[in-house]
Amino acid sequence: MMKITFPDGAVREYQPGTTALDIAKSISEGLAKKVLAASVNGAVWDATRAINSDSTLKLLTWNEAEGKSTFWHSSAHLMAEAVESIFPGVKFWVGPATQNPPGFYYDMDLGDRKITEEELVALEKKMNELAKQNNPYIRKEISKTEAVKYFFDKGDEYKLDLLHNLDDGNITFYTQGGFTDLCRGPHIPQTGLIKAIKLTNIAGAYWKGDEKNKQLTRIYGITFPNQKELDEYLQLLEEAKKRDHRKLGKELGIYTMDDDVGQGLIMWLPNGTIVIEELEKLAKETEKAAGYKRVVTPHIAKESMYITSGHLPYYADSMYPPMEMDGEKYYLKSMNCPHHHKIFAAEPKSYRDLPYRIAEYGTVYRYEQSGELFGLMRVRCLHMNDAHIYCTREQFAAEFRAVNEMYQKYFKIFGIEKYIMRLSLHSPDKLGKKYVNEPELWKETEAMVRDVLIESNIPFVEVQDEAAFYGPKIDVQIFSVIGREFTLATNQVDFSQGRSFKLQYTSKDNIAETPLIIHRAPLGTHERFIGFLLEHYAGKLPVWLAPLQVKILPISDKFIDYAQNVLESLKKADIRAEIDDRPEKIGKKIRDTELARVPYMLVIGEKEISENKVSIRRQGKGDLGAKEVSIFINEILEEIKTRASE
RNA sequence: GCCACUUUAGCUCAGCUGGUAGAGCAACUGAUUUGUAAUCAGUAGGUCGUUGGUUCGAUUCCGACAAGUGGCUCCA
Repeated sequence: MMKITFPDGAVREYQPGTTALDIAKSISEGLAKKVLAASVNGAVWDATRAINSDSTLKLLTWNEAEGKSTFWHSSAHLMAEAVESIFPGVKFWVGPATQNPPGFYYDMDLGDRKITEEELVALEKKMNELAKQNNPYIRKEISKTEAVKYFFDKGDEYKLDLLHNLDDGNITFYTQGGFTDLCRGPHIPQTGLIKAIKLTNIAGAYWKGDEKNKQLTRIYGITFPNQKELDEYLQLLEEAKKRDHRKLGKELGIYTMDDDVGQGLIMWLPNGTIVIEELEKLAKETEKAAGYKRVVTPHIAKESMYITSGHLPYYADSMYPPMEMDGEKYYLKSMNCPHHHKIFAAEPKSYRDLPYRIAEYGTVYRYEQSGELFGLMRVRCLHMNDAHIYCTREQFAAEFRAVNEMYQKYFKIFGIEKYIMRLSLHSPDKLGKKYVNEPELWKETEAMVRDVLIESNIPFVEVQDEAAFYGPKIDVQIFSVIGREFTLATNQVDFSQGRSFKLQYTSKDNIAETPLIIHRAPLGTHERFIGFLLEHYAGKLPVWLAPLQVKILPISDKFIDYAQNVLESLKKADIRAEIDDRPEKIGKKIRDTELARVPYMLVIGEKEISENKVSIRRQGKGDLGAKEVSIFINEILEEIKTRASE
């Protein structure tokens, strides 16, 4: 007999060769129906695979992440089976489960054929038929020779490519119904568990993610163990669409774009400009307190500067092409750093001047690929919350830490809790191509940054090949409502440009030294940050950011004179307010103001005038009762001053 | 940049297989003077993204271009 240990510590004995599914059945039939896979000694296995020796066992169901991913991976196989029946001769690449967005995809080469929307529906139908057949997923260990023969005969060069990198003795096939795939598994017991299927979209995807390779057809889908969950998921997507910053940006009059102006070029409407000004006010206050000085620099510079900076060798693809004038080439700046370096260099510096911190809401232009542009989140003209800190090696850790603390402070104000701190490292094989060729300095600075993060107790993940060309960085990754990941803020080390620009300071020992440089943008860019905030707050901006803070709603136009007095008082207190003087009923005025997401409504009628008060209504919360105007003003001013979130 | 889809009034969307367009909301005008999420009536508003082609005739069919959307690659 073998001993099986369960997560709660319980131990039971079974005959060797028993499967996880059998074990589940021995506990309860209901449980067995829900088992999708099993974690055996920490490895995820087929629930139908025999266990032969003492093991720890965790049964995986839809409630576990591994259960879901197994379910979706098996769904990808089911889709492949359906595709093969409709498009004979199709060649498959890989079909994994995905987390973000949830579901799965399968990459395939359809030759000259294209899948239409109707065919996608037909595929879905076919998948449902195949699921109802309730075919088991059968695992088979197979020799490399046999596997190669199978896919050679099938003419699938993609699977042969996969096999090429696999060792003999470590190769498994899975078969369900009429479809066999090279796959390490695991899979769910049988197709009948897949009860609700939705194929979401068709996309192109480069083979192995390399744009030089052929583009394969990728079909995305999602499946559930019951129809209800699928319906709920689709409902959730609909809700997310309502919070999309592109929709809210239009509804709230934040920004606009125009064909004649150009792709990815944002024009901020008056409401959006108020948000920008409030954010800049916050940044300027914070940076002033942290010892930054403000500077202003032009939007263009000559070619020679961008040769010095390394932008042209490393970053030219992202820059607008140059303009010629008087025989000189000028570039629109894609970063503010070179201009700031010139400011550092404008006057001789000594160690006493360091750390030297200069900040600018700099406007930069980046020639992003047209297919990548995305609302406010990915644009071609950006306003960066930029600053550069020039410091000694000894000062570095404290300065870097101070920048991180600035992030935390901002994130607290905005209530930003869902993000990933990412330590972005270089990739050694791309030295001299994507990254400046200084292997030792890369290692040294990467270690410095990692140490600061560890000392500051900031949880982070490390990612290769995401650094800036001049040094490693910390990125703050957030997710848009539709699930796309973006870098919101960044804190970067630069050991390279100081030398390229021959930046120097005189040390205590009267030696010319090169400073280290920190590039930082805790509020990212106006474009992305405001895009993020719109989604984060679902359009209900806190009072301090709201373009219109108070709407005064007279019950009828008999009360407009009193409303005017209230408006005057609010304006004197520098509160953004308007009167709704349309000849509409109060219900209509409230509805429109609620939909416009104005934080406060002041209702004024006979009663308020006789008591010399205003009735306060908070957006989304309803009637808060009547107060004197001066009391309301004091309260809202406090809310604005503290930048309260609610 | 690549693959796929989309583009009709300010907004959200109808418009079957070709015969020059409709609705709701918004706007404007008038009536209503209203108590916490939509008062009523009327008016105006579109060379159906742009541009070629097929056709007696194109919003509708085909092509090119542009922009947008979902991905891929790339990035704040």
